Amino acid sequence: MITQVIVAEHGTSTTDPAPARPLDRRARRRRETIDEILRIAADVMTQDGVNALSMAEIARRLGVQPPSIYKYFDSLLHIYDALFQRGQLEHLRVMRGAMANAQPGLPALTAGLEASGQWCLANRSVAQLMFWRPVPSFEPSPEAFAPSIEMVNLQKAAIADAIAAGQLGPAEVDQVVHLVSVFIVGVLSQAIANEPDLEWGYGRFTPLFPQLMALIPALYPPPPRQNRPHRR
Amino acid sequence: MITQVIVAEHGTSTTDPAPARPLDRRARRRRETIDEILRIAADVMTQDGVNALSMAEIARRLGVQPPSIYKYFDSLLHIYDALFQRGQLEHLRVMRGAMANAQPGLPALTAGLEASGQWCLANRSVAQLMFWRPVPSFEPSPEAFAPSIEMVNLQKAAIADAIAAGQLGPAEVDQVVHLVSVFIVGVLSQAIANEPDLEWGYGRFTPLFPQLMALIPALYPPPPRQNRPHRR
DNA sequence: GTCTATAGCCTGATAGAC
DNA sequence: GTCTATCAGGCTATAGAC
Repeated sequence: MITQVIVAEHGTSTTDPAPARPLDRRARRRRETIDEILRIAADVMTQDGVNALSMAEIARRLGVQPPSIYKYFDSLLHIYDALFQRGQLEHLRVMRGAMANAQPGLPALTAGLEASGQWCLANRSVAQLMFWRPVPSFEPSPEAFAPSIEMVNLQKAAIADAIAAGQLGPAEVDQVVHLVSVFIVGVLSQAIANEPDLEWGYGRFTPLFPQLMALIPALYPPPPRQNRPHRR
Repeated sequence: MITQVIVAEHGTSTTDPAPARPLDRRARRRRETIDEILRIAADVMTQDGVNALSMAEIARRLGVQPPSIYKYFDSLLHIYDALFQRGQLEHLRVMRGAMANAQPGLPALTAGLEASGQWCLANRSVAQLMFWRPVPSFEPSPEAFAPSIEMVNLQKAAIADAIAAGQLGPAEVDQVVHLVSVFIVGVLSQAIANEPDLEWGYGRFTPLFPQLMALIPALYPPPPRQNRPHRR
């Protein structure tokens, strides 16, 4: 179990009243180094596989000796944890933004998951770390995992909206969550394994996703309604 | 690239006329050792991850010293290749058997894929090696890969049957292959990542598979027919 | 076919000088 | 915060005795 809380070091502290400059030079420089370590780590995972990440390779690419990395991260597993947490936070932000710009209910759910797919393919090594769990010895810390719970709640809320609006018939929200997870993980798994250079929307698999989402009402048929807004 | 042909050593040669005994003791003993090495290798991958396979760990569990393993396999990658090939052959056999016992067309396709899912969960480490490609440095040899092509051809034939029988409307066979691959890989990915101890048919994901297969005619609607056999 | 011994590489992580 | 030096251990693979 990883207990070191890494995120506190990354952002600017909002409870810090004193300094005139938001970050002094040393702190800013440290943050930049942390950013670069994580950027390099994602590159290594993309090129050589998520499991191939090593302190030594990061140090080589950063142009320092391996012990220097330990000034920023206590261990290799802490680097995995930071990648996991940053990935979850960014993924949540992207999905939330896409959902906010779509109609509530099924359109929002679809838009959120398409944004998720786009992000996952643009960050596929981190996405694999987050959702496929290829490193058995790594267990994310509760802090790193938290955004993932929030992401599922976003999806559940959209599904509840869809049912309330009559876009879907009465359904167990959890079942629908599992169904759409199969869709998104299916297209992403196939895209990552078979079309490693294509982004979302291209190739033989990810274009299927909107069609799959359109099938959901066939599994949970909406009840016929008198006062559906001016269509049929 | 792996060029050593391993399968020739595994099976009994059919072009070998001379010996009265089908296999002499030495050859049989050798075959048993090879079988045990591969069985142990699959166990290691299941417990510690596909990438964690090592000659040293196999030797420890077999109760020999690492150099002894090299009398049976030229390298670790050759062990991956043998696992890949045996897995593909067995998977093909299982799928073919299930399809032969079902009605042609969509029922055969569904039965074959359900048998595939069952096999993949019962042999999940080898299935991951075969279909998720988690070891970037490993590329299967053409001999090992061949059964996979045959497996896809089985699926294509069943889809063509389904179209010919009017179970599906006119569709590109390749598109349907990609669609069902998304379904099966989706439920398997989620099952493997989230329900590591459940077999096919249990849990929150694999029971969705038949429902997903039943949706295919909604994507490729069959044309209305006069002479459909005594139903409707 | 088994073993011991070993070469030669890699790794994560720490101690301590500067 | 950087370095050198080092520990302790892992790994693949080979050489050669038995």
